[in-house]
Amino acid sequence: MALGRPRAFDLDHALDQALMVFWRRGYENASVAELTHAMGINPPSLYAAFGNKEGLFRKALARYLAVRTKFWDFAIAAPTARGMIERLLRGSVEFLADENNPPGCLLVRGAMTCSEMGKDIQNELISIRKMAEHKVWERLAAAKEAGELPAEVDPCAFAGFIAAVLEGMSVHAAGGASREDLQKIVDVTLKAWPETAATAPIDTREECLTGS
Amino acid sequence: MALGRPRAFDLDHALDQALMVFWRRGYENASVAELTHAMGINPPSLYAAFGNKEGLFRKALARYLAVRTKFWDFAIAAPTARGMIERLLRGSVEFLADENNPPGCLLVRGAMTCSEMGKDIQNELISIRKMAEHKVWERLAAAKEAGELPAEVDPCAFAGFIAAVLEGMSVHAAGGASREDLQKIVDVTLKAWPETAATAPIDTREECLTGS
DNA sequence: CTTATTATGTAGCGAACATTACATATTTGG
DNA sequence: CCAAATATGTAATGTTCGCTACATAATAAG
Repeated sequence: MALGRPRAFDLDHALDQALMVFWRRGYENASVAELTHAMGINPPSLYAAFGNKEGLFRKALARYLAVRTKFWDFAIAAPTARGMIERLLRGSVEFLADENNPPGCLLVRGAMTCSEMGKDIQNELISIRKMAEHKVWERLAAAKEAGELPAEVDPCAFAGFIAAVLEGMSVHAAGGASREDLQKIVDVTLKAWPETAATAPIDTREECLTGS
Repeated sequence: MALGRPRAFDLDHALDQALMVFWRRGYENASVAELTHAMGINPPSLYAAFGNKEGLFRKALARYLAVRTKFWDFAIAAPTARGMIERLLRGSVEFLADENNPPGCLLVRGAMTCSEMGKDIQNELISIRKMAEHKVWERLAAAKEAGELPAEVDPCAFAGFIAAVLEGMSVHAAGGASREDLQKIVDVTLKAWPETAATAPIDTREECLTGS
């Protein structure tokens, strides 16, 4: 069968452009007009390739998770639980302070509020945030099982705490916080970890950049 | 001069209804249709009383700050810096877990993302969040001046940390976190305060409710 | 009661929204 | 070179947006 005229734009590049718009505006405030303009295509091409605006957002979100959050995998894979926490926090500082990124995390900004029509996407983002917190909880629980954690650390509670701090840093960054502001938040956060004094302070900034 | 037909609705009550819509939907996603329906009035009455949608939001926001955030003033007025932190955190738990409130804080949810047209309101909310953090910083700095704080506590950094945790709790609550989830976050957060072991744990829930 | 004044309800304004019909342009298979 | 197939650009769909003109209803002053 003949395949006719080939697509005139690169799918991944167009997705990256769409991602930046969604990241800046949020899901519902990003208009199809702004999206198509950023992608360099016309509405019919968008709907042919992605179905509708929701389909485009889901594809852009998948690309965000695959490309932009590698520092998270790098953190989960840390040799120690304490190392994971540090990598998560310091990696987030670099991620949120990166001038090439819109301020704040897409998972937080994407659909903080929405109309009735946007509830599916909102729940999707909430679900992903919960899965991320669950990963931290699992890693901490495994560390506790292995006797790595002090008795007073409750893996579930600490995972919730870390997730909240990360979300709060995202809100802070969206409000214009600088790298130094975020760094200070991380420094105080690490004091909630009982072993702080016993653990040598490690600057994982280099590693995080390598990991992402 | 004759005053003609009197207003048929109570201003404060209408503002409260509008506030609930803005709180649930955010500034831009709250439509005038939904607002007027909730307020029990028609568009011309809204525009006669508040000028436009932005004016209505500003009035609703003022009412939110005056009526809904008294626990914050109660916290700032605490006799000790440590007491302020506890009141802030525990008060926020009750505030965020209150089933009568939409989930999350209006200052965080109101305009996390927006179009070009909503930037003024977004900056207004960011400015208020910064002022709140500044109040905590001032209180901590005064405590440090008075020798109340341990040397390792940096008032500025700790205020940023607390502000981030509160914002993170708001995001967490917007994602469906329960009172118990939020309570656990608070418990871990307080461990970042060096005097934890030396200070008797105080349940300030009653006081917070009284204060709000 | 008359009249001036003000709020109300209805109905509609232009603009922007997400989405799509349709004709055109471009490429591959035969 | 032709024909089938597919993406493109233009322009329009119906709907919702914030906002307002206008006529009416209801009140207070004289």
